Amino acid sequence: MATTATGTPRRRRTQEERSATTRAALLDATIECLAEYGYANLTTTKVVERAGVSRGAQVHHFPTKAELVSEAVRHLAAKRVEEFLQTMPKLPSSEEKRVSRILDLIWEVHKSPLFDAALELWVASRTDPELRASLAAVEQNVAETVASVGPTLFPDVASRPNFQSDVDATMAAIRGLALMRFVDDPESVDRRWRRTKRRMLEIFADER
Amino acid sequence: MATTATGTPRRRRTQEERSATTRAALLDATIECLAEYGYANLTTTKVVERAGVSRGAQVHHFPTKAELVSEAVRHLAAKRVEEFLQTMPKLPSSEEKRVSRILDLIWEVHKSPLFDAALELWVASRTDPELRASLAAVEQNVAETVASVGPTLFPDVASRPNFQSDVDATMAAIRGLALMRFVDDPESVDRRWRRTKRRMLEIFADER
DNA sequence: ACAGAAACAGACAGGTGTGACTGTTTGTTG
DNA sequence: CAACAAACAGTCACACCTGTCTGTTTCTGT
Repeated sequence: MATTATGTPRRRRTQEERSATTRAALLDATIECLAEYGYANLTTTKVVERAGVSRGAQVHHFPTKAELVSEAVRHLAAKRVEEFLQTMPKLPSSEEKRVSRILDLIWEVHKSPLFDAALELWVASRTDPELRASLAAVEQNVAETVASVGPTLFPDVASRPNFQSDVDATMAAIRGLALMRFVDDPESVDRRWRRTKRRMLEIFADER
Repeated sequence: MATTATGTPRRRRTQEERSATTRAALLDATIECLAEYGYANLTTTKVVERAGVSRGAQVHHFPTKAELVSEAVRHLAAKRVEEFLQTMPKLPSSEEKRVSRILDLIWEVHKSPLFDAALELWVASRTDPELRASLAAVEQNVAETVASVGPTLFPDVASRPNFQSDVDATMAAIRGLALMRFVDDPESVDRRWRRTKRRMLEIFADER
């Protein structure tokens, strides 16, 4: 019966379409579970339930849990890059305001569930060589993509000798602060972020 | 029979001594397992094996896994503080050299298995309210202890208005960088650390 | 020395998650 | 439209972990 519950005739879907949708559903569900339950409590059962597909479908596309997670890593990386790039356009023209805006945008990214999911994977990869190998390759790409946008965003300062190390240190500080969300009160972390950001802006301003 | 395999007479141990040693063995083993296998793969079975005690002894001292981990949190915090304070003495008198040395010492601490274990707990606490509650109380103490040594180490600059936010940002950056060890090549992370540290020293020097 | 308590030892049962497996539906190819 | 392959559905068995329970040893107070 090629009709839905409402009687709408449903056109035949090609094999590729079918597999693409269920694969996407499974990968999205994996990331959601990662963000919600953490890697420690990530089970294929939960993923299957959330994705709304059967156990058989899951095992068909991803024979083992490792393959599912490994693919999810790639999927997540693409999403992170996308989220990052989407926050970049429409920036103020004044350079000072632009830097301030970008810092806040990066901070926002680090408060999203996508960062939580990524962090779960990073930590898990420490004790899981297979996962680590998957991550290493992907993170390389993410880092390169992120690094490549620097010069286009700040054409006038990107050539400064300290630019790259400042970017590195800034990103590290944001990551380290984002980590504190996990154990500290989120509001207190946000306060610390505003203080830290103010200092960063001062330092950047002095550099000119 | 109160003799060992070598025939050495073993003196009677008081109940308190007995329980203290096995408790310590269990807590140490828990932290080691945390560092080696990660929170996701932490099982009471492994802890018991590593501690060299029986399952019955474990369940006697820590009826549930949650209690074992919760106590291990406190145990770990004490160890971290101790490790941190132990690295502090015998510092150069020149302030510039002293800052440089301290930065390296803090970095070393963040490369130790104790940091790995702590990070496992932080990440796990995100999705485990019970664990989070245990951690919050303890981390508060750790933070206060660490903060309290600042003024004694740098009496002449600690009163500067930016001191606290600079310390915060520095610690955050170190944490964020340490995190990268989990996925990146450790050597490359160390290189980035040296670059970052050089920048930090420049910034601190400018502040004077 | 003896009774009771604390510490310790090890077996058992219940629950859960993964991978393997068999059967069914849907789409593709000639 | 027939034969084949891909996609999907769901059950089963095995392994593992936790908590409970019973029995034994070691200490302590009297």
